Amino acid sequence: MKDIISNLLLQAAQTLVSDTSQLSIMLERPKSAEHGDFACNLAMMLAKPLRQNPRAIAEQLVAALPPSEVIAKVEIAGAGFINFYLADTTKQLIVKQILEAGSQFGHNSTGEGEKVQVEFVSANPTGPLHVGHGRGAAVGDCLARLLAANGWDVTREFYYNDAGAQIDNLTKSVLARAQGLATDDPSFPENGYHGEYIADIAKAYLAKETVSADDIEVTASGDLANTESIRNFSVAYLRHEQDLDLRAFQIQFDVFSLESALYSSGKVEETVQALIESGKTYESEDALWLKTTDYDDDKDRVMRKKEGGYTYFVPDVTYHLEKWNRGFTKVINEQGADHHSTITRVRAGLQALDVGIPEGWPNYVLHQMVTVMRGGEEVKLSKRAGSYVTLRDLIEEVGCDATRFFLAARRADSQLIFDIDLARAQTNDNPVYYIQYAHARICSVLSQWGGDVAQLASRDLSALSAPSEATLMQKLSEFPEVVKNAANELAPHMVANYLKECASDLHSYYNDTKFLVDDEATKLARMALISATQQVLKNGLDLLGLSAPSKM
RNA sequence: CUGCCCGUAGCUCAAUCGGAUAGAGCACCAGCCUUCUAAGCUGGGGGUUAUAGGUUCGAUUCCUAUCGGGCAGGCCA
Repeated sequence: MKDIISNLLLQAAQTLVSDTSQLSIMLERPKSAEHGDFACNLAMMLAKPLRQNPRAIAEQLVAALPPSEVIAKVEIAGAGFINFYLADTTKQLIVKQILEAGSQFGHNSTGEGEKVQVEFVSANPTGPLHVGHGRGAAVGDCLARLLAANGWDVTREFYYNDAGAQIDNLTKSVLARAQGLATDDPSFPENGYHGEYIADIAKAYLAKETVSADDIEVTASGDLANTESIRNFSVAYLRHEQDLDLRAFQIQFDVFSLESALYSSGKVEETVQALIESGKTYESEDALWLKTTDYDDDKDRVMRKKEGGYTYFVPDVTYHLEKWNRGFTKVINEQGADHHSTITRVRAGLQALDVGIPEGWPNYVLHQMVTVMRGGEEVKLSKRAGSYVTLRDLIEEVGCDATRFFLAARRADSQLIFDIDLARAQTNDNPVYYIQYAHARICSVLSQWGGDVAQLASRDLSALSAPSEATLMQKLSEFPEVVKNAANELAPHMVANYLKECASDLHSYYNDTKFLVDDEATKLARMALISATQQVLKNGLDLLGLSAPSKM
C-alpha cells in the first residue's frame, strides 16, 4: 500500500521537479486518525530547493496526483502535510491478506536466507543464571526470532568461558567446601564464590555423582587431590544447572561453544602468532601487548600476562575469527553493557588480523543493568556473596511468559527495574495477560460462533466500516512494518509495544460492538476481522516467545 | 579525571527517518456487566521531555556545555 501511494506521489512530483531520482518519498503513519491513514512530508522537504511555501507546493502536488481507487480523500494540513485517507475497500484488504498468509503474515524475505548468528547469554559456568542473564536471554531469543521472521537463517549460540581465572576460582571454592571450610573461614579462597550452590557441588562431588550437559557427561572421582576432576565436574555441574535454567525459560540454543576448546585445538595460539606477524604487537614489562590504540582504544591492552597466560580478550578474538570462518557475515552479540569495553578490543584484534573482516563487525546489542526490587529494597546481585535472585526463582514466582515479557518489553539500552513484588502481586494487570486475554477472548467468540474459520478469507468484508473497525484494521496493517523495523533496529521491545496497542484496539472493539449478530453478512465480516486479529496477536506473541492461550 | 549508556506524568515505561495537540499502564476521581470472558471498556485530572544554548519550516529525537544516575577504564570476565 505504501508503494502504491509513494508511486502516485512520485508521479506528481515529476511535474514540479525535473530530477526526481534523488527524491525519497517518506510516508508515515500519523499518530492521530484525524490525520488520515498515511501522511507525507514531501512538500516540506521540497520547500527549500523550490524556494516556495510548503503549503503551496502541497497544493500543486495534490492537484497533480493521478486518480486512484485505493484512496478516498487527500487533504493538506498543518505546515504542509499531505494526508491520505484510504477507501474502505482498501482498508479491508488487510483482513484477507492476513487470513491467507496465516502464521507467515508479517514475515518477509529481507535476509534472503543468509546466515546470521545471534550469540547471547554466554554466562560463565560459575553459578546459576540470574536476572541479568534473563534479560539477555529474553532479548537475544527475541532478536533471533525477529531475524528469522525477516528471512534470515539464524543460529543461536552460547559461548562458555570455561577456561579463565574465574574457573580456577570456582575449583578452589568447591575444594574448600568439600574440605568442610565455611565461607567465612580465614583459609577460604580470598575471591572465592560464597553461594550455597558451591556446597551442593562439593557434596555431589564427594558422592561421586554423574552430571551431563550438552554433549558431555562427567562422573566425579570424589578425590580431593585431583583438581582437574573437581574442575571438570564443577563446570559440568553448573552447565547442567544453566541448562535447566534455560529450559525453564523456554530457550534453546543451536550451538554451545567452549573457550577451552579454542585452547586445546591450538586456535588461540594460532591467533596470537598471526597477531605477532601482523606487527601490531610488542613486548613490554614482561608482557605481550596489542596496539589497540591503532583502532580507537584509549590504551594498548595486554594479551599475554607476565605469568604466561592470555587475557580474556585473546580467546574472544579467536572465537570471533572462528565465527567469521564459519561463514557468518552477520553476527549479533547480545551482552550486558558492563562488558562493553571488550567490543573495541575484539574488533581491534580482528582488524589487526587483516583477513577481510569489515570494521564494524560483529554487531553488538548491549543491555543495561537490571535492578531487582523486593520488599521495596534493592536486592544486590553478587555471585561471590551468593545472595541473588536466580532466574529460576523468578520464573517460579512470576511465570515464564510474564518474566520474558518484562525483560524484553523495554529498550535494551535503558536500565530496568524489576520489582518482584509488583510482578507477582499484579499478575492480573500485567501487560502480557492483557495481550493474551485479547487473544483468548477472540478464541472464545470464534468457538461460540462455531463456523468454519478457513472460509473467512473469501467473505465479503464491506460491512466493516465502523470507526473501531477501521482503527483495528489500520493497526493490523502496521504489523509487517513493525516486524521489519524491530529487526532493523535490533529492538524487540517494539514488538511488545505494538502488541499492547493491538490488544487495546481489540478490547475497545469488543466492548463497542457485538460480533455474533443476526445479520449473516455482518457477522461473517466481523468473524473475519477478529480472526485476522487473533492471527496477528499470535504471530506477535510468537516473536516474543510467549504463549497464545485460547482460554484464560 | 576519561569513555559509553540513560534522564519523559507521583511510579514503571512508549514515542518509526527530525513531524502535527508528547502517549500507555499503575495509582487517583466519575461511569459501564440480564447481553460473545469486567484479566475488559469509556471519560477526567496529572508535563517547561533534567537545565542552558545551538542547528531549521519543525527537536523528546541531532550538536555543545552543565547537573544527576548507571557501567567501564584490573596483566578479572
